[in-house]
Amino acid sequence: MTTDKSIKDVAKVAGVSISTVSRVLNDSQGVREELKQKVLDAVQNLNYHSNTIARALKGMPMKTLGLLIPSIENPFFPSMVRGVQDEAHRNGYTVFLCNTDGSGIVEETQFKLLLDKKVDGVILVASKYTTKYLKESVNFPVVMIDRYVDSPNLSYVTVDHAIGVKLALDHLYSLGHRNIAFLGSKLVSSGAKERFQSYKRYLYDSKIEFDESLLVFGDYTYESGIKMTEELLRRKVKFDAIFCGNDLIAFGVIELLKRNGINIPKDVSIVGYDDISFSSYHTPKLTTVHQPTYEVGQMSTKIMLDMISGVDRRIKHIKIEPSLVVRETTRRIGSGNR
Amino acid sequence: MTTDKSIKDVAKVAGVSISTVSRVLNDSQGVREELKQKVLDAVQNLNYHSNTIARALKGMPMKTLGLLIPSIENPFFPSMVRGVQDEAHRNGYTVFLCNTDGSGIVEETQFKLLLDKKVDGVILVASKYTTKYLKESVNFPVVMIDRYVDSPNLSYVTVDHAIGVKLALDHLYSLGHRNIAFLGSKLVSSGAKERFQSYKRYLYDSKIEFDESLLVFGDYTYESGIKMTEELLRRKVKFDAIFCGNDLIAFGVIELLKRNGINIPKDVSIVGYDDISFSSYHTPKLTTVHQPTYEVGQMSTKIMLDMISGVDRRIKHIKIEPSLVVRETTRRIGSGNR
DNA sequence: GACCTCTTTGCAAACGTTTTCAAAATTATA
DNA sequence: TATAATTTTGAAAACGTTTGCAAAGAGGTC
Repeated sequence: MTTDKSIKDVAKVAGVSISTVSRVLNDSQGVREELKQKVLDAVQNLNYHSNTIARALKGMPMKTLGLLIPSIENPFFPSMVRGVQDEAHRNGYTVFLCNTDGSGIVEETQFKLLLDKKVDGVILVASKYTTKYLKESVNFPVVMIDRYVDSPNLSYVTVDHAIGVKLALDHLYSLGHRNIAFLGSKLVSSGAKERFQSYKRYLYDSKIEFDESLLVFGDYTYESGIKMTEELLRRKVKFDAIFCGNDLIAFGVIELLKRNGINIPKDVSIVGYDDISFSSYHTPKLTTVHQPTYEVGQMSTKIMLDMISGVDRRIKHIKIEPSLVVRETTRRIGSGNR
Repeated sequence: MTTDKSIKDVAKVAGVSISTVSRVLNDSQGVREELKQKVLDAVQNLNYHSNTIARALKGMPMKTLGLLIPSIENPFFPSMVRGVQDEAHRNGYTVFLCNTDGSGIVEETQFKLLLDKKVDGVILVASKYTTKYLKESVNFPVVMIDRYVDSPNLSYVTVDHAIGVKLALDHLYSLGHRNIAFLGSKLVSSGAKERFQSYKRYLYDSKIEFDESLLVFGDYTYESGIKMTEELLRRKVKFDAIFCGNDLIAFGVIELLKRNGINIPKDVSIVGYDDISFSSYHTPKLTTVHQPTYEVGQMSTKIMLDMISGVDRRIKHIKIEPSLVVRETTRRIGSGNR
């Protein structure tokens, strides 16, 4: 592999014109079997690889996707990223990964950079700022993932949090819990908002009185989980279970409860949300709502690829169903030791 | 942003030739201040972005890097990836992330795909197979990361495991531990090998008798941690501390020890390796050797960028120093309750 | 003012493809 | 067998840049 071969070299070796070579490499239409074989042989012998750059200049796809997420260091995202990458690679696509840290400015900068590099489409976990900007560049393939904005002409694939929350609360309810605290956020993202709404809805439907003092809001972090629990304890309100907005919060909750001599799940049941890998390594193992993040990534990429190839250009709004994973942090109320 | 502007449009608006435009956009050498300003104004007005593809076709850099890792789902890698991305973006570079699952075949395929897409260089966490292949494509900028192969003409940046292991064992030793089991691997990677060698070396230097039955080998996973601990227990050998090849193993160890009524750190001290984010969320919080993975990623990218720009083409072999993070899984031997 | 030098500019040829169009070869039709 | 219809082929023009080369301008020097 000293120096790159071009289509010209192949043409010379095969004894045909470059147009013919190009044709067998692409359409493969209207070229005699004999010549076709010659070309294919030449390609083989020379170990020719077509130059993606030159093809792109003629408007051919670069077979490249952009993926914008807040941060790969957030344990929620790796499996989602893996989902898009696996699906992309299966189709010969490569993916640019960019971290935005949730900043709209960074997001826009990165987006433009990707556009400059002629990606065929971009999949992104939207921040609030995104919305406005994307509405203008809507002639370009974009699919939202995990979170969505209320733009009807943008595809998205996310998780059905109404179902997720119901799964968690049904579980808690069936265990006899009625005083269920909510520790999370209602601002962070569309998903966070939905989870809070679903919590209220569930209480209403189950005829459980809605108690403001069982609500604590904060970030989706371990540290915030600790702080929110401190706040909850300070209020001296009675609670026998806690629904956490995500797993990281749940870990914080468990840590602080433990420090205060409160046993889990004997005294309080905890359910998390996300099912990040660490949830099953934690002690006690966390009962949580599993978000099918890998599938979300995979599905969004399928949709993207269909948009690009023109197979299916329709706007799609997909919600994938989460599931409940019961582990060790939930237990029937008042079931004592053991 | 309906249709892309080209250098031609800029030339027309500025009333100069396209060569002049190109010149002010690149060298900026030998063009009158007056015209230069005109061109710059035209660029501004038209919101012109230079076409990276066309530039690349003329041999200009794509400002794109490839990053090959086993899997982004392995919690060891996200911060390393973040390190290279941050440094890359700071210099206007974008990075393709690819997962190889440690397979040499996949690795080679991905590598070639990246080459086809004309990346300016690739940073990779090598598998064994890589070595052979890379030795041939050595005219292309490559830097190894985390692990290395013994090819003298390939740069790498990794962590100094001799120091890391010494840090961990010194700590255990100072706490009075003398029967220190080793649960890890000696095959997985250069790092794993080094850790095992350093363990043996430490024992020798400290005049602690080397006991084969204190050694268990397996994978770098939680499940393997469980299995290895079962094996250790089965042997009925006396141990008061365990050094784990990575944090995931340590979590498995802790889980299984707990199941067997063994208290940590009261009965046994555990030290992990890596310091992945979960280590501080775990209960008990894990004492572990912190690998500066972010810095490793960042440093490797700096080296790569220097290679590409030609500022510094020398082969570099860099080892970054790890540090010990003492948390809750280690305690002075026999110090009883509380 | 003529000549020389140095700077600034533009033309045109690449880079490796795809694709239009017309020419050539083949096959079908009368 | 001649002609029309069809298929297969190649020449050449694009795609948006960079850059070598020569022409044009500007500024000195004698």
